[in-house]
Order: sequence, then C-alpha cells, then structure tokens
Amino acid sequence: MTIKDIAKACGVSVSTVSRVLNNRPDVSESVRRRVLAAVEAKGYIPNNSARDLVRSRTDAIGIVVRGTGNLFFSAILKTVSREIDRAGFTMVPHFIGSDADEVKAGAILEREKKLRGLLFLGGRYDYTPSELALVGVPYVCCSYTNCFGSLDAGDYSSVSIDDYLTAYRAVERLIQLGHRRIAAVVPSCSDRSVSELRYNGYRAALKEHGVEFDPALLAETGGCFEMPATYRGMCGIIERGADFSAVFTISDTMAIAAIKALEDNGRRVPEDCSVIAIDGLPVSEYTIPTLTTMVQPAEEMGMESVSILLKMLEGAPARHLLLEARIREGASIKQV
Amino acid sequence: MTIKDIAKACGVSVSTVSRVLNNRPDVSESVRRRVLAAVEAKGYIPNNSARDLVRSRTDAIGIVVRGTGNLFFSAILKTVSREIDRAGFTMVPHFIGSDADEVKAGAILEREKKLRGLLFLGGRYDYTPSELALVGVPYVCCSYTNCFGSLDAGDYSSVSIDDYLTAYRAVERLIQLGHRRIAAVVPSCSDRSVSELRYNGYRAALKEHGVEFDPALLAETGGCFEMPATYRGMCGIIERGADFSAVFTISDTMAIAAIKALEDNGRRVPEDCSVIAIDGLPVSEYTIPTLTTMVQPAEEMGMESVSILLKMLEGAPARHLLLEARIREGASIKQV
DNA sequence: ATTTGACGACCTCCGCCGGAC
DNA sequence: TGTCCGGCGGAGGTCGTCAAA
Repeated sequence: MTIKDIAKACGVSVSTVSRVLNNRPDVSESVRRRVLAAVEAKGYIPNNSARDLVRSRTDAIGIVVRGTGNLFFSAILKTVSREIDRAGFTMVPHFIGSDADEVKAGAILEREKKLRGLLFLGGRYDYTPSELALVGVPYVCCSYTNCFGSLDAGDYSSVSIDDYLTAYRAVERLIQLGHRRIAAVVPSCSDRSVSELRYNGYRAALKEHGVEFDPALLAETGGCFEMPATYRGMCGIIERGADFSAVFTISDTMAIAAIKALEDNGRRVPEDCSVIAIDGLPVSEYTIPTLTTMVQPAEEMGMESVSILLKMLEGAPARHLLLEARIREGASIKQV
Repeated sequence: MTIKDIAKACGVSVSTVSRVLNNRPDVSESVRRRVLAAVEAKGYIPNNSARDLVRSRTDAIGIVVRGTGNLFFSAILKTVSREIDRAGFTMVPHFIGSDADEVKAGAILEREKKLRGLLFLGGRYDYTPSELALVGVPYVCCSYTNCFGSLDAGDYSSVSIDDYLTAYRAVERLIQLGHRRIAAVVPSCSDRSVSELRYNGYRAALKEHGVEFDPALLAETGGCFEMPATYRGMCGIIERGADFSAVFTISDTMAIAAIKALEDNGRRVPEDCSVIAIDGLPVSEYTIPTLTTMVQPAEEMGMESVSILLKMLEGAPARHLLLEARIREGASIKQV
C-alpha cells in the first residue's frame, strides 16, 4: 500500500496525491475529495521513514540524562516526557553515566535520530563554544548553567536553580542554629560543575559568618554522587576524629547515606549532628529523621525547559531561567 | 556527509562502503580498514530514515511506563534503554499514571510511532484477548504477568518475579522469627493485580503456619502505592489500637512510609515492630533502619525483557520468565 | 490562470551481474 | 575456480521545476 496504489486507484498522478496529502492549495476540490476517499477506503498511511528522509526533519526531541540513578532527574523526566508528548513531538531519551560526555552523546543522538532539539538533563558547567559546535540544533541545559564556561548566553538556554546561593542558604541556616563546625561531603571541590558551585556556596557562607574553614571537615567522594561513596566519605570524617556538629551534602541521597554513616557510628541525627541537603525528593520526607532540604522545583524545571525549547524551535531567542529553591523544614537539624 | 562522500574519499564505490557498514564478508581487510578510518575521520553517521526506508520498517520500540514515581521502574528503565540502544533500536517511552490504560496507550503509541515492538513496564494482570487485540506488534510484560487474565500464553511474553511466592516468603520469614500478629499495608486486596497477588501470598503464609488472619491488621490505601497514602494507612492500624509486632508492605517505598508512621507514633523499628517489604531499591539499604526486603533483580529483568522482545521480532516464540527475588537482610526485622 | 503530469533528487540497502586477478 | 570490487536499478514519499492541458 503506497502512494502509487492510491494514485492508480484514483486515476491521478503520484504528484497529485502527494499534493492532497500535504494540504497544498493547487488541487481541485473534486480531485481532493476523490483522493481522500481512496486514502480512507484503503486505510493508507504514508511511510514515515520516506517522509523523514526527504523532509530531513523529524518531530524528535532528544533528552540526554547524565547520571543514572539520579532520583531528582527521574522526577523531571516524567514532566518533560508529558510536555513533549502534549506538544506533538517524540521524546528520544538517552541515559549516560555521570562521567560520560553528554555533548558528544547529544551530537550523536542528534544526527542518528535527526533531532529538532536537545535537552540536557545534567551536564558540565564549563562548556566552550568549540565543544558545543558539535550540536547543530537548539538546546536547553536543564538543572544547570554554563557559569564556568565561555558560551555566549544567546547560543543556548538554561533552566536551573542558583546552586551557589542555594548552598549558601542551606549552610547559613545551620549557622543560624548555632553551628560552627560544619562538615561537608561533596563529590568534588573543583569539578567545574554543580559540586564545585555548591561547595563554593558552603565556603562563602562560612566565611561570611566568620567561621573558619577546616579541611578535616571535608570529604570528597571522587566525583561520585552515589550513596556508597558518600557513606565512605562520611565515615572518613568521623574516623579521623574530626569535631563537628552539622553536615552539609549537595544532594538528598547523599544526605541519606551520610545520616546512615553517622548513625552507624553512634551519632544520632539531629541530637548529635544536624544534616541539611539540596534536592527535595519525595522520599526524603519519609526518612528518619525527615530531611531538611532545599527543594528544587522539579515540575517547574521540566515544564519550563520544554516550553523554552519549543519556542526556540520557532525562532525565539535563548533564555536563562533561574528558579528558586525553597527550604523544606524537616527534623534533621536542630539548634545547638 | 553521505555514503557517497565516504566512497569518494576512499576511492571505492558506494556498494563497497555499504558492504563495510553492514559487516558483509566479501570485502578485503585492507579496504575495510580504509573505509572505517574514513568514517571515523569524517564523523559519518548513516541516515537512519534512509535505512529504515529501504528496510521498510522502523527501529522503534515503545515502552509504556505505568505508575510515575515508581522508583523500581526507574532502575529498570535505564537498563532497558541501554539494551535497546545497544541493539541499534530506538526507544520511545511513554509515561502514564498508575490508573491509566496502558494497553490503549501502547496501541496509540504503536500507530503513531510505527513501533516494531512494545514493552509494558507495569500493568494489569487480567487482560482479555479482545483488549490486547489492539496491539499489533510483539510485546513483553515487564515486572508482571497475566495470571488473572485469559491471554493465550503464546501470544505475549512476560518477565517477572513470582509475586505470590515472594510475598509468601517475606511473611514466612517474619513467622520464623516468632511473629504471629503481622499487619499488612497494601494498595488493594482485590485489584486483580500485583497488590492482590502479594496480599494472597501474605494470607497464604499466615494460613500455612496456623496464624489466624485479623482484619484489624490490614490497611488498604485505595489502590495507591504512594507514601502519603501508605503513611495514613499505617497510622490507621495504629490508631485503632490493633496489636501487632510486624508489618508487611508490598514495596520498599511503602515500607519507608510505614516505618515513618510507626516511629512517629512512638514505635521503634525493629525493637517494637519488624518491617519487611518487596523491591530491593538501593535507597532502602541506607534508610534507618536498613530495610529487610525481597530484592527484585531489576537489571536482569530489564535485560531479559529486551532480549526476549528482540528475539520475538525475529520470529522467536513468546516466553514467560519467572525470576527469583532473594531476601536482603537488613535491620528492620528481629526475633520476638 | 488554474490544475495536473512527469521527472529528478534525496539516501541507503540489497541482489545481481560483470570484470579483474 | 574463487575472491574482491564496481555498477545498476528498485524501493519509499516529498518537493521544486517545467511542461502541458
């Protein structure tokens, strides 16, 4: 069942059928009706591969999810999927490890699947224009920005929270409660990415409030956001006999692992040690104790990312949206 | 950048490049290397639309994920995505609510995206053949089976654990530890689905070991797997003054919410009450206390689901794989 | 002036035949 | 005789162009 069969059945040319199918004006009403009737009668459906081939453009939007096991991304992904479907596009997801090259993955995806646009869910903060030259379609960085990089702000869009400020406020909250010896478990202090940014917020909050930074209170997990590495990092701080009354981690799952390490070493949370984090996962509202955390507006981030990308496909300029993370008071911090 | 450019650059014919690209045997090793080097150097990627076109079929496999917020599915999804990519197919995901009609969603997806096959991640256990007649491509039910339905076993594949037996074993473990008053929080006792199946396993374990079932120890959440509803259900059992020393829930996240409800009502886990569940999420290894749970082999389920589906696309018969859920001993249960 | 037909290009695969060694 | 490679044509739908009715 091809366009030729329809043409033959109607006694018209292939060109004419194509014109009807694509709603072009230069076809007489009588021929149009005859063709549409034949299409309906024979149940003809145009071959999408052939259409894509000649139009050289699809309805595909790629999503590169960097960091498998990131529960925060899982939440965003569902929103993104829903919004892309709603707009009549097709979502093409691609999951990569947190140490993989998302730009390369996106560029390959773009060409393999003929993407109209790209949405990066997590990535590096220090792109250079030459790196991103690989990407030939509009793209949005969801949950991060290019603050360490050198991209022209007009060349890409981003939707994120202010990582530095959010970390600053989380640590400031601990200081307000009287904490001075505040440990931190972070993937890295200098990864030119989310971890460095939030670490800088931690350092700035200490400094601003006259608290001296103590390297003994810091654990780096070697770039890893996973719970086992976080658990080991927290144990490391404890085992070296460091003196601290609070812990800051850059994600909820890291906080859950850190709390586990504290409890396993005989330190109760929050009685012996306060813990604060950033993310606001649903599950951390049911941990014991309930986690106090800075909630990222996941739903809003997903919606806005897709909305901005779709508008870019229609020629709208790039946008950089900075959303606010609000604290969700739990029971993992207390006054000292 | 097309196959012609590669041919020109290597000084060979288009046919030869095509032969190399498709791993055909009748090409000399030297030419093969030269062509592959040029492909690498120029970053050539074959046009998928053209490939699909000439092969007269697409490379799309649909995934209908039923139940947003299901962390267990998030883990499977990553494995499924990786395996589909590896096999050279394209994954087309579709997320729907846990009360939505996955068959209808799959059928629509199949027509819109011209799918080769479908993978249902979560769904009803009681399909009838007429319902599934909507689906015109091979499909695999991942994480569930049609045990309440009337499908011909040869018409579909499934990869799952034995829900009834797994629940039976979990509850049996509690009985072995001396528990007789075992509460259960389940979405529903009669949803013709996973909840009913696991509830039946709970009831069977009680009966088999001479423990009388007490309706006061049961909470139904109204078909909901979410933590807030589970929390309320658990609180309901406590508030009605029921006497129990252990709780069985059908998922890890439900257990986390149940433990929270217990602790909030002054009952320590496991000292005052043991809790056991089914799933084996990474996060439940870091909750306090560590959850004792029946681990579903998520990685294996994802891999096998894709593997079986791909073989079905090549004409292989349907298969029904029953995987084993092994207990992960935590610290949420104790002897009484 | 309006409508319709014919044609080539787009891109890849694959089977087939022919030539070269 | 066997191995390797070139070349051809058909498959599919769209779209611009040109010619014709």
